[in-house]
Amino acid sequence: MPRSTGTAVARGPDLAPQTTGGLSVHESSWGRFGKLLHQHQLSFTPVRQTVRPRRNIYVRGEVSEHTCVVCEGWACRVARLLDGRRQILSLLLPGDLFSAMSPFQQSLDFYVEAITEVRYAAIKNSELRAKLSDAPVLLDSFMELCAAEANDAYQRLIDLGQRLAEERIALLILQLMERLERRGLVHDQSFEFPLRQLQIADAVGLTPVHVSRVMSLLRNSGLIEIQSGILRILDLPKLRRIGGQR
Amino acid sequence: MPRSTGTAVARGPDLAPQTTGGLSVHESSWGRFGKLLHQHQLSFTPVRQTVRPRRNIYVRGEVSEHTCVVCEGWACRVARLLDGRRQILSLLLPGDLFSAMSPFQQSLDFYVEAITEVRYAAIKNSELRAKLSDAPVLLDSFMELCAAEANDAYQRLIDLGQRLAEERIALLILQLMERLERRGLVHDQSFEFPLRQLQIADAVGLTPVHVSRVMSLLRNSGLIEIQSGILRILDLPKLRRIGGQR
DNA sequence: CGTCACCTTGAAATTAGTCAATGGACGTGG
DNA sequence: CCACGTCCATTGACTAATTTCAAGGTGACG
Repeated sequence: MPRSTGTAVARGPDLAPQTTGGLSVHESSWGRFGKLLHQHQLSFTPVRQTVRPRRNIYVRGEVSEHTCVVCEGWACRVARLLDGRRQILSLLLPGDLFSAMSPFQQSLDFYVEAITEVRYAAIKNSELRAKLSDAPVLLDSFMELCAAEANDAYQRLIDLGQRLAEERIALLILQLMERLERRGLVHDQSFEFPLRQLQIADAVGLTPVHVSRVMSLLRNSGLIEIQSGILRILDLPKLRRIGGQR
Repeated sequence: MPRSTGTAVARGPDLAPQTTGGLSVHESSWGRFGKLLHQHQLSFTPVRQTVRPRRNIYVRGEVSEHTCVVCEGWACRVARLLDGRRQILSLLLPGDLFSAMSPFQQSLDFYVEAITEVRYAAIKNSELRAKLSDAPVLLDSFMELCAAEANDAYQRLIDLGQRLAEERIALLILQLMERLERRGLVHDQSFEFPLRQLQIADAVGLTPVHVSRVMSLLRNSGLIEIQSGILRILDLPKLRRIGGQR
């Protein structure tokens, strides 16, 4: 029975200092989903809310009529086992939907937790569904989103099933950089990196202790560097080689 | 670098003794997707083909205008790493689509391999898409399928990330039984089990050798029994307990 | 100044992987 | 019918990867 996940237990939902609605959805940082809406000239007036780090944004099984998008900050989908083990299913960056299929689902089968302070918007499923069945082209783009989400899950499956600790962590970092790059959040191979090692551990299926060792190794080999929450990649080719990306 | 996967390398696509088309899609064994079509009074005249065990049915990246359903036999989605490691992403039983998102995709990001002799049908994506955007209710059912597929991937993510060898294998067996039960293919807690240990290994992210040990253990503890390709569960509660299902 | 949450490190214990040899089942050709 | 080859499963001995346990150390913060 490995990996008790220590103290990172949920603190219950907490829609803290909620904020205003009414803004348009077209913000560059909204990434893929924002772009989708923009391309199709769609605009919603979503409800917005803010959640503090480490709190639940969504509780598994909770019935909801809304589809949520992260506007700002990092969050994650997480599954819990009965004995306390946790698995982070994916990290959510600005522009990511809590779930691509969510417009068609009553509830989701995982929790969503804030990693940093998170601002997110909720859009009515009924509206969304209406527009989707109206415009076949929109539906196509949307299904692309679903497919991307599924493929991402499969990518991670390969990680956990076949790769060693080093490879997993190298890939986690590399893939994060790619995703942040698309959002213009990477400068000079460095970017904000708010993950605690316990969270990395839960994401890659390792122990926090082991994550610490591997991270030290990557640091001491001069591959990466972390300073006050900023991760900088010092040797991209070597990191890629470790990650098995040719 | 763990887990070279031995000799189970692909033998190239092979649409062997192909057969006739023209039958209606409404067969009980078609499971979820068949039911979907039936409920919505849809019928296609899909092309049918047969593939021998161990052969590729679909090669990653291959452009296709068709969505395929397994009609008979077992298949699997598999991903390959450059160094030969393999990960079985999911097992496909009769009624399963190669990919739920496939009607909207040009190509898929994994291989599909036959495990037993497989008969499958291919349906034109354009037809399917047309019907889907015609009938919102149908779209809903369809999205349910997508969601189920994604959730399944997440379930397996939890397995590989958090569970020990015993648990993974116990769950593999249990979940297979559930799926086969829905298709009426389980009698008296026993069902056909065509998986080689190498395939189990690739599915649960372990070595064939270790799979052998764990299977022996399950057998010697009187939990399961395998005879000439038939697996029988002898102690369901205990197997469930190992699998962490309460 | 104490607490808390997090990271680091060492040593020992476990789990799973590797290597290598053996044996059974099955099919094929002589 | 037998010899041979192939594919799988099994087992033992050994090694490697990762976890567990435990003890310190740091920095933020009230």
